[in-house]
Amino acid sequence: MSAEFRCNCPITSAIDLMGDKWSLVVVKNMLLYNQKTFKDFSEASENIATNILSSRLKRLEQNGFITKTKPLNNKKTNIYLLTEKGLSLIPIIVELAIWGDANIHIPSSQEAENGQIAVINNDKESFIKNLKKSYKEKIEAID
Amino acid sequence: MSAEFRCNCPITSAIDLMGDKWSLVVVKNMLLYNQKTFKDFSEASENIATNILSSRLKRLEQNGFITKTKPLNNKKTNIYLLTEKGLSLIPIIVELAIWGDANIHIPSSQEAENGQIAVINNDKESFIKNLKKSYKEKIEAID
DNA sequence: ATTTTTGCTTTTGTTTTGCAAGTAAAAATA
DNA sequence: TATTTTTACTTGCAAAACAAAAGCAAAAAT
Repeated sequence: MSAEFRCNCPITSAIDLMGDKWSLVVVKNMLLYNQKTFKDFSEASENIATNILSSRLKRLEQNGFITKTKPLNNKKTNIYLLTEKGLSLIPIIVELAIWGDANIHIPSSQEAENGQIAVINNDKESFIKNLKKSYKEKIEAID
Repeated sequence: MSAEFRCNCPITSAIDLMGDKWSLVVVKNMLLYNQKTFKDFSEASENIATNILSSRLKRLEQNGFITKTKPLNNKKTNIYLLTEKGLSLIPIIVELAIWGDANIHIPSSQEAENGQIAVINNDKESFIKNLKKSYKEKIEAID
């Protein structure tokens, strides 16, 4: 997957970077479910194949959306964390959540977060801020 | 491309529907550049192949994002228009625009809309409303 | 009547994705 | 300490999606 841009439209370029089946899903899982290891991602409900996951993590790191580090007490497990650039995708992910919640009706998700999305919609800005803040607090607690 | 959903996460499902390289690009070109015919889309700066365009238009129509009609005075040209469901994607496209504008630096687009995005950001809600309204007014003028 | 335009489809690659298996090093367990 | 398990990958191969080019039929323009 080349990092080339089709044209100089910022919307199209954003899609060139993040508009594939997996990149935003990985970022979402980092953000909302606190996933941070290869194992975490590969066990997510989306069932990403490990070769795809590996290539996506590499690309996300190369493009500055995530960092890859090893914790002090473990030489094996890699910890992937969102950078500021990665966190700057939150507004896009929030809009996808609102849209998906309003427009996709999956039988088995009737019991899911009803009304939650309405709350987000009413104070989107502070929801985004809080999500970013709480992610940052969580990763501070790791080191 | 099947319309199946990987899991019951609304974000992932939104990506299942619109998270490919072309669907949102076509919608964007309808919305911002008033494109509405096969020819319009195939001549856009993204250079979509006609077979891909054909399959994307079919899928967008099947999923209720666009309609396909023939104008009264022309038996040949098809007119593709965004439905309400298609227009409901505007907030996502706006966030992609803001993100792309802030994060992607393409050499040849230095002269592009500087400051415009800041304006959008300051009153996002009314920008979205106006974009929707102006699209609807334009398509009224067609019939 | 002929040429051009429009909206496709078809053909033939190439690239990306997905599944299954394999692997090497580290960590946990016996 | 030896063996087993876990983690983070890579490899190989099949399937699906994408892309470039050509072809085509009907409508519109000349």
